[in-house]
Formats: sequence, structure tokens, C-alpha cells
Amino acid sequence: MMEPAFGEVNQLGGVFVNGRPLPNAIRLRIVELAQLGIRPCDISRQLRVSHGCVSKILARYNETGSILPGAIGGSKPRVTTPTVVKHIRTYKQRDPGIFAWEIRDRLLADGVCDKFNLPSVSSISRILRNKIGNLSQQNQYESSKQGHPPPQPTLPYNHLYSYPTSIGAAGTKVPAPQGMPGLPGHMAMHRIWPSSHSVTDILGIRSITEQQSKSYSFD
DNA sequence: GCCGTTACGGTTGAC
DNA sequence: TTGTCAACCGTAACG
Repeated sequence: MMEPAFGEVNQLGGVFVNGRPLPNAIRLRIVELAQLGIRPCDISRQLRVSHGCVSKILARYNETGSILPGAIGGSKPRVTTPTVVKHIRTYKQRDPGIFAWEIRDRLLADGVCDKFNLPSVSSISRILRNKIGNLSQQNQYESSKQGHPPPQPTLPYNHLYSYPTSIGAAGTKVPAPQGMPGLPGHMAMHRIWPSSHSVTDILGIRSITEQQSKSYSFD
């Protein structure tokens, strides 16, 4: 997970890291300039970001109200679907001492899975460990804290980002709310950005971007 | 010249 | 621990 020391340079002279999203500060600046009535082609030149990218970010913003990139990486569960997890949880609740291989047999016997999508014992163990956890503790918690929401373990998506440039280094510091669940970017943004979607409101973090623009001259 | 779209090469992270 | 795979990224080019 090493970030390159320097990004690449595009045709406009702007620095970017291939495969990685632009810093939030630049994404925000794109939306801000667009809201001020500046044409996308001018934004592209000013920020030295390809017009395709500007177009994409603005289109996404108009559609979702979010400037954040989507969730990169990961893969959809192939065998550990929500249905399977639900059944495993049920088996475990009914019989806390049940073994993974017994769960596996029951998934097959109950027709939850067939032999082609039956999770391995190790997969079931991982589900028990990661997605279900200690059910006895959980039950105690739930019985004593009825209606209390479970803790949100997932870090904010943007927490993962860091950039090699001075712009990006600050851009990644754009704060996300504590305990923000691992939602797709636009979902998360509804918690970050006011529902009005106005740049003025968005610039609740303006000081950050202004600091950046001092070290980032626009032509 | 502007803008929407898309192929491409790249990164990421759950599995 | 390692490899796979499908998601996303921004750029460049095309129409």
C-alpha cells in the first residue's frame, strides 16, 4: 500500500495519481466553481483536471449531491450472501455450540445453499467471527439495551485516502463524521453535506480548501 | 471550442 | 498469506 512519491502529469499540467480519486479539496473546488457559473471547460483548465473528470464529478454531484468518490475495491460476496449469513446466525442462536461443519451441513440440508455455492467451513468460521461475533455477548447486550443501536465499527471511507501531493495531503483531511457507516459515497455524503447541496453550505469546511488554495495557485 | 461518453491502464479491498 | 476479481479511479480520445 505504498503511495507513489509523485503522481503523473496530465496534458493540462495537473498532477494526478493513476487509479486514485482526486483529493476532496479539488473535487469540492470543481463543484464550487461550477456553482459560481464557471464553465466546465474553464474549471478544467483552471484546476488542470481533465474535462472528462470535471464532467464526471459534476454529473455525479448533480445526481447524488455528493462530491465523494465511490467505494473502491472489494468484491461482492460470492457465497456468503446476506441470506446465508442470516441462516448461519439463526443456527448459531438456536445452538450456540454448533460447529461450522454442522452449519455447513444444515445449509445444504435446508436448501439454503446447493453444493455449488455452499460456503467452506473456513468461510463459515469467518462469518461467525466477523459478521456474527459472540452471540451470547450480543444477546446480553441486546436484552439489556433494547432499542439501542449497535456500535458502528466501520471507518469513514475517506479515512482510507491519502495523497502524495501537498494538495492531497490536506485534501484528505476533510473531516467525515465519526462513526459514519461504510456506505457508498453518496449515501455517506448526505451526512456530511447539508441537504441543500449548496456550495456555501458545503463550505462548512471552507477553511480547509482556502488554506489549500494558498499553496495552490490558479491561473 | 465545448461537452458527453467511453476505452484504457491503473488501484483497491473483500473474498 | 497470497491470488483473484469486480468495483472504482482519472486521463485521453472520439464524435
